[in-house]
Amino acid sequence: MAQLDTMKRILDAAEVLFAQKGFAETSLRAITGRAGVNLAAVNYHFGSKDALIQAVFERYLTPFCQALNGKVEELEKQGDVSLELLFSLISRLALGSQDDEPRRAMIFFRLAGQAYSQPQGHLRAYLREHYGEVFHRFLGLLRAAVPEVPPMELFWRVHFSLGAVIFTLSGMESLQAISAADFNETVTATRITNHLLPFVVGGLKG
Amino acid sequence: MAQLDTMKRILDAAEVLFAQKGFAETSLRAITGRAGVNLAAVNYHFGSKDALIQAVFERYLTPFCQALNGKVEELEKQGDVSLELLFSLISRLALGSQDDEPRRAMIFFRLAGQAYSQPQGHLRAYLREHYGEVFHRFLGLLRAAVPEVPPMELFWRVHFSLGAVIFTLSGMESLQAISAADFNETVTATRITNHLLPFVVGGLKG
DNA sequence: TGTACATCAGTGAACGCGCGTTCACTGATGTAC
DNA sequence: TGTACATCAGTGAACGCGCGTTCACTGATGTAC
Repeated sequence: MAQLDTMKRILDAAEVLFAQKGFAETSLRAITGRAGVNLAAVNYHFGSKDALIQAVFERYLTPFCQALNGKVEELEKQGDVSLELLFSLISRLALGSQDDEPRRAMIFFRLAGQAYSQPQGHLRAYLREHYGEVFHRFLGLLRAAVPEVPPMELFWRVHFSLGAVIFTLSGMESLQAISAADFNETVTATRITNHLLPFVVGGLKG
Repeated sequence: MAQLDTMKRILDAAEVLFAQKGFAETSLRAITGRAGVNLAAVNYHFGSKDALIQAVFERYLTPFCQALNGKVEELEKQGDVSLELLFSLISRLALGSQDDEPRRAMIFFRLAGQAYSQPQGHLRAYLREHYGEVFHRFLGLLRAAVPEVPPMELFWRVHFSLGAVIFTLSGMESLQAISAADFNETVTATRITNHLLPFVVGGLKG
C-alpha cells in the first residue's frame, strides 16, 4: 500500500458505490471498507464527503471535456456536420476515452443522473461552471446540423435526449435482467448506444 | 383536525417532500412537521416509512391505471391506432386524471424516476406486480401502431422515451430557471408535454 | 338510563443505531546545521 | 556523520447528531348488559 494510491483507491471505490447505490445511500464507511483504507482517510485527503463526490466527477469529466473540446474545434472549422456524426462522436468519447472497459461510462452517467436530479443542485452549478462552455459550443454545432428546428424546440429536444441517455445507462443493471429474459441478448454499453443513436436522431428531427 | 384526514395530511405532505428532495433525504420529522401531525402517526397509520412510500404511489397509480385500463380495452376493440393518439391518451390521463393542477403529475413522475433508479428495486418489483399487466397491454397497442419496428428495437425505444419523460418532468424546477432565462416562456407540465410528443413519436419511428 | 369495558386515533418521550467529522496520535521520510 | 526538528500520510477512537422506530399512555367514542 504505497502512499499516493490511497486517494486512487478511495476514488475507485467511491465511483462504483455511488453509481450502485447513490450518493446519500453510500456511507464513508462503505467506501473506505471497499478501498481497504482507514475511515478518516477520506476527510484527510478530500476534506469532506461532498468534496469527494466532486473529485469523482472531476476525474472523469476533465479528460472527457478536453477531448471533446479538441474535436469540437476541429468540426467548427470543417462545417456542415451531420447529427449522426455529432452523436457518434459523443458516444465514442464517452465510451472510449478511458482505457478500461466502458463500465466507467455507465458509472459516470449514473452519477450524472443523480447530480441532475439533486434539487438544490450545488453540484449541478459546479458542473455548469466548469464544463458549461464546451457544452455550449457543442450545442452550436448541433444547431447548425438541424437548422430547420427552432432554437427553443432544439433546447427541449436536447434535454429529452439527455434524459433518454442518462435514464437508460443509469438503469442498465435492471435492463440487463429484463432484456436477457425477453430477448436473449446481453446488454453492453456499446450495444445500448447503437440502439440509442437512431432514437435520438429521430427524436431531434421530430 | 378530524380523525380520518390525518392519513391524507401525511400522504399530501410526503408526496410533495419526496418529490422535492427524494425518499432517503426526506425525514419523517419533515413530513409530520409539514402535515402538522405527530411524528409517531406515520408508524401508527402506515407501519413504516417504506410502507408510506408505497402508499403514496398507490394513491396516484390506482386511479390512473384504472382509467388507462378502460381506454386500452376500448382501443383494442377499435384497432388501427396511431402513435400520436396513444401518447396523447397517456399524457391526458397523467395530467388530467386528478382534479387538481398537473403539479400532481410532475410529482408522480419525479417519484417514478426515483423508484426506477433505486438499484435494489423492491419498489420496482411491487409496481411491476401490481401495474405490469396494463403496461403490457398498452405495449401491445404500441406494437400494432408501428409494425415496421422490430419488437426488441421497440422495447429499447419505449425505454428511451420513458427516460426522456421521467428525466424531464423530474427536473422541471431547474428547467424552469434555464428556460425562463434563455427564452421567456414559463414552463408548465402541459407545455412540456406538447414539446415531448413530437420528440417521442419521432424517436419511436427512428 | 347507567356502568364497565373495548376499541381506536393520536401523543410525548425515549430508544439504539449509523452517520460524517474531529482529534490526538504514530511512524516514516526529508531537511538544517 | 550525527542529531534535532518539520512535514506528512495514515490511524483508532470517540464525538454529537438526526434518523426510524417503539412504548406506555391519554382521551374520546362505541358496545354490552
